[in-house]
Amino acid sequence: METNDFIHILTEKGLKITPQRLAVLDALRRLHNHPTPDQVCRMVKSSHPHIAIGTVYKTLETFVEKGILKKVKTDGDVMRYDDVPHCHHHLYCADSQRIEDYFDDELNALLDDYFKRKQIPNFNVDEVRLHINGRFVGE
Amino acid sequence: METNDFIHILTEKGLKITPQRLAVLDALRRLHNHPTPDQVCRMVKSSHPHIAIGTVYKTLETFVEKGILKKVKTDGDVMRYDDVPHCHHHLYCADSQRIEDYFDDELNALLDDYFKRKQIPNFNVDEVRLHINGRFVGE
DNA sequence: ATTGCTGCAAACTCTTTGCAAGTTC
DNA sequence: GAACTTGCAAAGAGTTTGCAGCAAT
Repeated sequence: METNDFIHILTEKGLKITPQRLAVLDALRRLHNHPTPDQVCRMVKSSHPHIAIGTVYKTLETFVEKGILKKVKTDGDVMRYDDVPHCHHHLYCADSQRIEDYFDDELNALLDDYFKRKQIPNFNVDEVRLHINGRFVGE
Repeated sequence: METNDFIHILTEKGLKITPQRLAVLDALRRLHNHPTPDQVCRMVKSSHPHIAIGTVYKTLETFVEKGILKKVKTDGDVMRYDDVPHCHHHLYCADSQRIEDYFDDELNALLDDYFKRKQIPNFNVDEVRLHINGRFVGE
């Protein structure tokens, strides 16, 4: 039963348990593809028709502040959110708005090693994320 | 005399030479720090008070289409533009909106090599950009 | 002369905010 | 009951669009 997971996530961060927040968490789990607030809202509405778009925005923003979500950087004009917690990279398709996760431990190790060795003047590195631009083919 | 450079850039792309475009190119050169359309507009207005913000947006968009500029990906809500043509990465400061260029040929070679070796299923890589998140210190 | 560009203003989209009413702890 | 959360609607910010007049080739 995954509702318990959601409750755990919220209590852990000191947030109150509300049906709206649970529904947003559920929507994020189903939409696992860097959804926009609008996509989240539509998904939530299917189970919870009265939710307001403003509530979705506030909820997502709260989750970012608490570290439950991250914003995904885009060069478009809408926000997109990422619910995957551990370090990964993104594949950006030049032909569409598609953004996919890319996991690669070998690469992570390589980068980790590189930036441990190489210091950047006046800058402390927290984390490194790759934006891999290209095209999806033959699927 | 750098106006000639600007004229060359425009004619090369089949764009007409207008005072506004030259002024935008000049502003981009001076602002070399991933400016927003609004910053570009204010800079241009100092030499060219009658330019319209709409013109700046259209000009920047045209330049992106022609490959003169790139959009910088952010998780904020404003566009930012990058006038540096060759491959480089970005340092994102967690404490401010600051974004700095980061050049590192050794790193580029490493990545190039890595992705030549490692194929990503169903995806052709065009280019890889690092988003290096952290903090500027002691300046 | 033709084609393309600019300025202006209105329209649009996405996001944030204020607040009264309702929930959670 | 205190503190927080929601829904709603209005406001705000950033960006795009339509079009008449103007400028570049």
